[in-house]
Amino acid sequence: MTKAINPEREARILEAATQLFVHYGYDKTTVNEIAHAAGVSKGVIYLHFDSKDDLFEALIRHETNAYVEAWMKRIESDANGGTISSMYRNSLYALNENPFMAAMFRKDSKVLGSYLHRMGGLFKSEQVQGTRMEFVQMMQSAGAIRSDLDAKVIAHIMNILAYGLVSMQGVVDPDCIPETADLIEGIADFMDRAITPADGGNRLAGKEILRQLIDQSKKDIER
Amino acid sequence: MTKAINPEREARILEAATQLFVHYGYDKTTVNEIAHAAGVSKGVIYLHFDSKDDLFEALIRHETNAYVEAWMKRIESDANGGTISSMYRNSLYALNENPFMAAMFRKDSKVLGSYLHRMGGLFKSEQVQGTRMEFVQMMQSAGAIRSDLDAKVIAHIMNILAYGLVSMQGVVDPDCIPETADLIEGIADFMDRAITPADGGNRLAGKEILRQLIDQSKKDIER
DNA sequence: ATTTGACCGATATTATTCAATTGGTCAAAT
DNA sequence: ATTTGACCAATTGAATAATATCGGTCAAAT
Repeated sequence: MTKAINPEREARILEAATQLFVHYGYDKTTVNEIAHAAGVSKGVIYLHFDSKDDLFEALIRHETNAYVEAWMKRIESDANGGTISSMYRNSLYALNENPFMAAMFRKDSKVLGSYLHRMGGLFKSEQVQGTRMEFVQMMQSAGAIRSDLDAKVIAHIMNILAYGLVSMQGVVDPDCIPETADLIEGIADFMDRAITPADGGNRLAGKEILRQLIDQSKKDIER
Repeated sequence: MTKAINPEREARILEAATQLFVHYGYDKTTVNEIAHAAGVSKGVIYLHFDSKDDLFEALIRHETNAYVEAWMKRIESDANGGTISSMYRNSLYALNENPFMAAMFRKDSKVLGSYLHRMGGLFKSEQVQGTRMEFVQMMQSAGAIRSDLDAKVIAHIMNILAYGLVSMQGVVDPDCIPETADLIEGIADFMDRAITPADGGNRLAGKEILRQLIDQSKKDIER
């Protein structure tokens, strides 16, 4: 659906929906509640979206975009921008600060509800982590990651650590979990030590590649 | 319960129970089925265990013991035994090869079923990962882990990686997951690069500390 | 002495019904 | 032209009852 009417209101709806979905989950959030929270009536929702599912998918696109944007912003304003460890660290901060994306990554059935099972449209589980391997490979050829490592393994370890970041509550004793910032910095430090080439890596190339991938990702989201 | 009668049969029962629990889960496995699979009648089960729960807890002790034993065995017969990366790597192999322990670590509700919610006895979520932080601290003071790192963070990263090892199926696209051995070696390599002191660390001390902790752990399990 | 499995009560499952809720529409109000 | 909310069909889920299953026991069999 591409109703270009009243984008400000559409944003308000998406914002309201995000919060409700994250808090109550897809199933337990009604279209009425979303409308009410956004300060409009139910009918208006259907002026913007074909169905609840359609709204949800718009929301996925919206949040994915916001996540990528936040990530990029962090990188741009990061002193040591180009290193993989900085890129990765910033992706973790961005992921951690976006509860909806975190839920998506976690495949949290509490939040995603019945949508998780149907899963027609997007959500081939690739939205957040899929391109990671290409990314690693590109970074390797650019000399930003040691090339003697298996790209598949590195990418997967990155996935595991990101997954762990947003999934360990409820798995281990809460006071075994460090302060979020400490953890992210620790993880980034690990990455740095483990995968940065001896010569320190090519920062500019790294940053440029990331920008490309993000632009690519944005286009993927549009359509 | 400490019926010392017929330990061979008890082992058979535990073995049968393990397989059934792992495959069908706690709730969907009946005492009858366990008895049948172990080649005894239901009554015999209650000669060895007070209740289904009691059997399950015996099983937790049994498997925890088996896991620790397997871990130790691997370490003993490991060329470069004392390094933390080797210890950690071997713990991952041991965890990965013990489906029940993996399920415990994962807090897999499919396997643990209703027991997970009641959770009276053991299972303060500490069985597999709890002591990890002490372990890291001891290793640090023994000079086997860089002491400028936050023990809590290291321990938690270790937990995340172990958790990821046994939890990523169903979260990411299956063919994003590397061969198990490749992954474990990759993780161990990460650990090695990130936390081994510049001087290579004190191997003998490390090995000794581990032995102590394992003995301790064994005693904890007994009672 | 040891083992068995029919038996029992409690719990869980299934079937069925029926009222309430929800996603989605659209005639009326603004 | 835009927005609303009463309205509808479909789905959900609460309530109930009927049924089956299962954990646990123990008198009888071995």
